[in-house]
Amino acid sequence: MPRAERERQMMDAGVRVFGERGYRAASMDEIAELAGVSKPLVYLYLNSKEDLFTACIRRESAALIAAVRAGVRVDVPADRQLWDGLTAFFAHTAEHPDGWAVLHSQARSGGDPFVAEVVAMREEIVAFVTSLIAAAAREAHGDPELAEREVAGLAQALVGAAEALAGWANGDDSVSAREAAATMMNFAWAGLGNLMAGARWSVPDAS
Amino acid sequence: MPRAERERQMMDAGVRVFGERGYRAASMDEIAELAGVSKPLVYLYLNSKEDLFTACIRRESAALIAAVRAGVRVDVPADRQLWDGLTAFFAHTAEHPDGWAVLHSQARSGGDPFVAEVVAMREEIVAFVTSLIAAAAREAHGDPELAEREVAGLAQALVGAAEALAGWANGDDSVSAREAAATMMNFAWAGLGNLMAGARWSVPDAS
Amino acid sequence: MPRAERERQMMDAGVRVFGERGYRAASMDEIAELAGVSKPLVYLYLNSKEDLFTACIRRESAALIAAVRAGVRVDVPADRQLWDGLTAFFAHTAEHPDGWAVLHSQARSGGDPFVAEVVAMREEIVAFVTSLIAAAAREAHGDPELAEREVAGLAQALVGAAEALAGWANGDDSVSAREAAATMMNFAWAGLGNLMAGARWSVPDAS
Amino acid sequence: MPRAERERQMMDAGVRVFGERGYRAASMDEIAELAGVSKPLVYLYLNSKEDLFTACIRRESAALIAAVRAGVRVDVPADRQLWDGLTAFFAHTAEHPDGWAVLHSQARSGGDPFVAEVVAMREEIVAFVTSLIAAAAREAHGDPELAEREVAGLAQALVGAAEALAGWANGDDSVSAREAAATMMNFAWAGLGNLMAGARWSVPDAS
DNA sequence: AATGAATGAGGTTTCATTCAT
DNA sequence: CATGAATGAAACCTCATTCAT
Repeated sequence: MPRAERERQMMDAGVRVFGERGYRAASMDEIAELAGVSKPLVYLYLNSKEDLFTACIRRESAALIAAVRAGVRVDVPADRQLWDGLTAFFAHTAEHPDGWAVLHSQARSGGDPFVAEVVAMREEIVAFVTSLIAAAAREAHGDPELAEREVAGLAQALVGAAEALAGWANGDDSVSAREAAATMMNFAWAGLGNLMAGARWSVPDAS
Repeated sequence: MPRAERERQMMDAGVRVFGERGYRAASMDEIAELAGVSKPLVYLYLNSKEDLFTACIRRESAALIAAVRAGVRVDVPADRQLWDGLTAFFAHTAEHPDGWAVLHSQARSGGDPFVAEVVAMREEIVAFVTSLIAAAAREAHGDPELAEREVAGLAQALVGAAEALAGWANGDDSVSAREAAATMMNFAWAGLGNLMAGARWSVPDAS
Repeated sequence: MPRAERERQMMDAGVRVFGERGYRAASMDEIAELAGVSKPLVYLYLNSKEDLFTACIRRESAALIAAVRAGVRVDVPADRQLWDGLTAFFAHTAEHPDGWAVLHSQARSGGDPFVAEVVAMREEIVAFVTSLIAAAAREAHGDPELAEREVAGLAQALVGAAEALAGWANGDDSVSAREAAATMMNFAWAGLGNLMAGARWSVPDAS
Repeated sequence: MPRAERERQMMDAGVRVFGERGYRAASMDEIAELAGVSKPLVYLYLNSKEDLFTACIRRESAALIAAVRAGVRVDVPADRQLWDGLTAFFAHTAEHPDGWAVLHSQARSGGDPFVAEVVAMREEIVAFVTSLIAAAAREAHGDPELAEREVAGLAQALVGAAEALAGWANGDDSVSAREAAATMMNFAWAGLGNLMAGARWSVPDAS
């Protein structure tokens, strides 16, 4: 069996076990057994537990981003792009729950080197969303009305909302990717539109 | 030294170490040392690593919810309640980063018994947000326009967005609690308002 | 509460816990709790786990020997003395199963100092049985026919048989002390009588 | 070194240390060191302290029973069979004092799972002795005169006497296996013979 | 007379990792 | 290419024992 194939099997097993147990609680024994190979082979190909986990994070990150990219066409309006991206995102996380668990829960609690990996991926998505918001603003007014810092916060919030909905939809499998995406668009897009139009919410009097 | 105070010290140390390292990577040795006591005393008072972690989760959950409740008055409009709750939330998480790390990152990746604890707390917050959205809808039209399931998704999204902004604001401490709350309100409230008014976003044509 | 009474309670608890769990597996915590006192008091009165166990062994040894002695009258024939002693022995072990467990199982596996204690007690019983056999031999022929070494072996065997029957009778409580004693007498006395009469079993031809 | 041989070494060490110290007082460190391997290897091959002890008990039980069986021929009179079995038994226990300590002292005080193991072995021996007594009764009268319950008690007593003599002979190594077996036969066989002939010992008058 | 508070030492077990073949 | 054999290090946890009050 060629090396690439073996490596894929090992990483499949890694994603599965890391996703279920977390980085520390996962054991190389279990991963090797699930991959159907001996432990020394795992070390020969993937070097160490840390490297294996990093490789898993990178592979799943790349797969998620590729899925979102593949779902989005650049020649359509910004809201359509966001809709397509969200749909692809929810569909992918639903189809790869272990990969999503690795990225969303496990990598984040695994300590420095892993957090950095996943932060990098998240920033790529945030940047994509940021560009969509900016594009939408341009489409609406020809000129960005929103301060850069404000857009950054909005993009973080939007991505966070999507992550939460992914967990919610995965936990209750009667929620489809389209339904989750629709909730997101209804939740976010109108607010964004108002913002772009210059409307701001302001603290009402408490008394 | 009386037992209650010692227990508090131990849990302080537990929150700190669990928050930084995660459940599995944290060692009882380090926690005991940080608390300034011997390991057997930790076991005598708190029983086991699992019980200690659970106790930490519960204490931090209760503190967070108490802080939010304390920030909200019930005799003000729904949007003001949401604003106050968000401000209190962001202020509390900024002041207790380890506690927030325990609740947000570590408890979620620690496996069944801990996930259940944190899910219970999150549901309490989601229920609060849900009630606010429903109240706002009543205030706006005297009649809830939104389906229950739709509200549930919106509340999940809103809470997720707030969680993401808490992490973002904590990472970059130039973002104040008020600023984060303002971002949330601008992001979420207008969208909710539109929804309540019956406006829906619909998939535009892709071509 | 007077000290003697407290000590008795502690030793009662000790016999119970040591009998059930063994010396190593017994914990001073459990003993103190069962005795209804605090641990430091146990140490104040009985010094150490080793001393406590030794005290338990001694008390139970003394009680067993006293019970056997109390059952035997010296002015009756040797077989009657043996019968009375056996009856008293089986009755006492049945009424004090924890004490018997301490003497028979636990003290023997606890290592040097405890083995010595129980060996001393056993030798007292063996000596009593030996004297009975010798007396019976004198009664029968006016002159001991049996070599001292031979008598020693017989006494060991008889005591071992009685110990085994005590365990057997205790495990199955439909066997009374009298029945066990009768079994012993039927098993042992006739053989002893034959021996005293000079009859010896000799190896038959195997072919 | 092949696994089977390593396992044998570990169990040799286990029998030695368990026999000397008892189950609880024995430490896996000492066993591993005596076996000349590291502790993790012991756990890899034998799973746990409990499993190791169980394995030792089973191996020594099997060895003892095999030794007795090998010493007995089935085509000879019952008393000859008993003599041969006793001789084999005393010879084996004298040659394997640690194994005998494990079976006789340590397994019995180790708590439920171990007691069950050794009780099973003892019952096999008791059954063998029981069958011999029954065979002897048939040889003597063509018809068993003894009640089943009575035979059971006699077999227990006989085995207990043999166990006691094994300890006695081991402690004083001038007593050979043949001598111990002769004592047993003289002690037991005549009594059994009388019983089969219908003679019973009855309580004499005490006055 | 009695105890709540505290610990040093040592136990079993697991795991990432390497070597010789 | 692949593995059976092996381990150093460290984790969780328990226990007999003491001290200050």
